[in-house]
Amino acid sequence: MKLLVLDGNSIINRAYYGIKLLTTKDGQYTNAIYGFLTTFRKLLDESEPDAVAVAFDLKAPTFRHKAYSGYKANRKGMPDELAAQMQPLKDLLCALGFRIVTCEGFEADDILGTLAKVCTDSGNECIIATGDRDSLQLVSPSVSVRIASTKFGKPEVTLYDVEKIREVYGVSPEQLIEIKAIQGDNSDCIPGVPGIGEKGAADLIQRFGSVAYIYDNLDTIDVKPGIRKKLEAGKESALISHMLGTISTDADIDKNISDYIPSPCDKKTAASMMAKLEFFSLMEKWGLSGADIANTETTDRGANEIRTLTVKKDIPLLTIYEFIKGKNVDFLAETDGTDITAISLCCGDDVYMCDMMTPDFQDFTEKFLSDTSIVKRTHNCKPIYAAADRFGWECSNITFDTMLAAYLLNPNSPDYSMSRLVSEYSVTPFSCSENTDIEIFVPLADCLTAEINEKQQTNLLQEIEIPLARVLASMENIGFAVDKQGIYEYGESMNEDIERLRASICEYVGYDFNINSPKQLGSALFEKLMLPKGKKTKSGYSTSAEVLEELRDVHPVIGEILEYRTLTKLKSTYCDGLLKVIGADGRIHSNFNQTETRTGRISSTEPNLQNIPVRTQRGKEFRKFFRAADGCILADADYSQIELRVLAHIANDEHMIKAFEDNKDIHTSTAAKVFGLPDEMVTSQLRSRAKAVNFGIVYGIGAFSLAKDIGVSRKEADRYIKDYLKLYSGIDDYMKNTVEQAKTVGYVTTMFGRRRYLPELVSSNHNLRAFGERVARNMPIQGTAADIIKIAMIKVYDRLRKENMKARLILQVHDELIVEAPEEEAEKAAKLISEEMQNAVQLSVPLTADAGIGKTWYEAKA
DNA sequence: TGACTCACG
DNA sequence: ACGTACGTGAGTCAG
Repeated sequence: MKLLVLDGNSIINRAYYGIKLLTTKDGQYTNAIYGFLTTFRKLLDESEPDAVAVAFDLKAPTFRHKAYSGYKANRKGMPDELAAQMQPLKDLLCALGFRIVTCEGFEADDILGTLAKVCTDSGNECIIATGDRDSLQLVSPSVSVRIASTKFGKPEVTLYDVEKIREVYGVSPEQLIEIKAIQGDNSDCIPGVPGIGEKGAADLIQRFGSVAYIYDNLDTIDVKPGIRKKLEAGKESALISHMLGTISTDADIDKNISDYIPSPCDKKTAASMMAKLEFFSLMEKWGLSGADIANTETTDRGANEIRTLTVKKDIPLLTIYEFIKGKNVDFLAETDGTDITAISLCCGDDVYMCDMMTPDFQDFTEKFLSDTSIVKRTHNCKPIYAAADRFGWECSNITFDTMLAAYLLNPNSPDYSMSRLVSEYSVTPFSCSENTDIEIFVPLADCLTAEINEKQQTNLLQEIEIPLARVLASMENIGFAVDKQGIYEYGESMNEDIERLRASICEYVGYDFNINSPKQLGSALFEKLMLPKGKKTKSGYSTSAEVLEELRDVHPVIGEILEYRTLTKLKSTYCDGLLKVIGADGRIHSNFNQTETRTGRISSTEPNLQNIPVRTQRGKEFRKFFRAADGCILADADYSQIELRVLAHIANDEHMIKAFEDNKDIHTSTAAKVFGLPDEMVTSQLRSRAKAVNFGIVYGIGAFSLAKDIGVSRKEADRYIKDYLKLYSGIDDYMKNTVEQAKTVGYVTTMFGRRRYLPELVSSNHNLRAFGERVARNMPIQGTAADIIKIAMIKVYDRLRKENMKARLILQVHDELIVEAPEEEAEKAAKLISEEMQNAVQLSVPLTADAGIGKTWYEAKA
């Protein structure tokens, strides 16, 4: 038989420190459990044992710092974040069928030793898995040790057998005890012989074999006088160390190896636990799936509704269409990136599947999608809208989308694939005469529909997200026309300047190096040129613009580096980057992601059109290459101070509301209040400080950061904030209440019911908790603003169609909308978008949007 | 792959 | 005592 023995404490420790902190949406830490399971899986796959024992220490918690309890009120050295993962891991291991072994008065190490000895004595093979090298002494012809570690989140295992130890340490496994007895081990409080370290200890044992031999022959062996002296002085210590360093082999545990053969896995419990820990990808590796999850009380809202579906075949599509008219239909569409290539649908208990090869497929698809009498639910509606848009079909009455619904239920998830959702929500598939995705989609849609109702997000889903998907699909299809030649030439024109700067910078430094490498740049500036170093980063000196800006006057090379950075950034990200993604139609078709951000904003990728330069003149030039098609004009409108207006409304702060009602410049008004001056006495410096305070308020504020931002003392910044919150007491109350409520319910919401869960708020880590509090203050503001512009987008889209205009929305940049319109419609379109933006919602303050028109984005931006 | 830097709101 | 504003995406380097 082959027995695998794991040192549970050691492996979970390695896992914890090898993987960055992870939490579930409820705030349960999971990184160490995750790492343990991946390592364990790897060990099982590699060694295929017949029996498995997982050893853990059994130490009573020693409350060493009772006075400071609350923090580290547990075993020495084990952080709370790790301690919280011990019990869930043990529970899960039991559910998976493995035996956990502990023993009063013995550490996990000793259990390893005992089981290793049992195997040797009984002629069985033993594999020991641990993160500590201490156990290497147990290696023998029948016992091997696998040292497990976690690097970059991936498990690594190194095998040690007798030869490997001889190769690495030059001694036999048992002699490792002898080396340690002399060398000592700080982390295990083993003193060894003071004054003799790694090298000396190894040399002595390689030559003389054992501590006992050395002391028996101390007078005659060939060693330097200094060493002999140290050995004499450390004799007692060495003998004690020898004892301490020897792993026991007599722990009082079950010594019958066949008792460690794993029991069958309790699939229901194990799958439920893994789902709760959000280990969806791991479940597969352990042979579990969402379908294994027990129908427990929380998940059985459909327990009596488990239906049996039947796949109906060989029915003409137009017959199916007649049948499903006026009914509720759940469907999934496959696309090839452009067109719909297959559809499977479920109506009642009947399932129909069709693809491009089916007669009348295209005709059926159009009729099905555009029929307003069919109530549709699907997963990921944007590509469906996109395909319909390209064919010029209407796509109506999609009332539910499981992907968008899951995003609303929890925007923290990294992905919203069906398989993940099925696990996360513990959905059981319906039985079906054939295997299809529909049998799992229908109960998933039922489950999420109930969840969305319960959380009162139906309106948000049906009135905002689903209609928005259609708008985004249209924007992606249309794209933004660009001047390809112009971008290319602009890029070429930069090459000379970049090369000139590069040469000059290297000249200053004295040797050629890669300026793009922060590491090389850091050593050039701070080691070669010996400039005063500012901040440090994890791996060296910081060379960020912020740090370099401080050094601008210290050395002429700094200005050139900053300019070099700016230019290469523009060149590589914007010139080279954009040229790569221009479509055959001469337009850029960005991808607008609707389920990416935790606040409800949309994001833009391949390329990101939401970060085209604007803050510097040289960057801004880029916007001249974003242009309207021939015969068209761009209309652009952006909200003025939407976040502060939203804040004024949500916090219901009378002073801020008054300022916006009076159409005041908000930063001037804030400055006047905080500094106690009449409006006309506010200098531009005071205004800009007030502006920073306003920003800080929206972001969750800290005196230190504010001070850094506006260059005043921390104390002074603190004064500003205190004064501000005293004067704007509505905002002060709002900030306090929001955080308090978030701590109670675990999440924050926007005006329209969008949620964000904040597991950080219950973290034992001070910084993480403070972060959670800032997010609690910020998300309702940023998220409500995101909701509002989404509403405006839908209104603009609908109204352009209703008025039979040819103008089309082509881009959104968080508080800005861009429409491409035929020249004759331009003025009307500009007026229309700013109107719809202003009237998107009714707040207790007016919303204003400034519009402009122009041939290019540069000109159109008001 | 993660860290760093920097572009935007 | 501690570290320092919210939300994104892309290019580059280096292990």
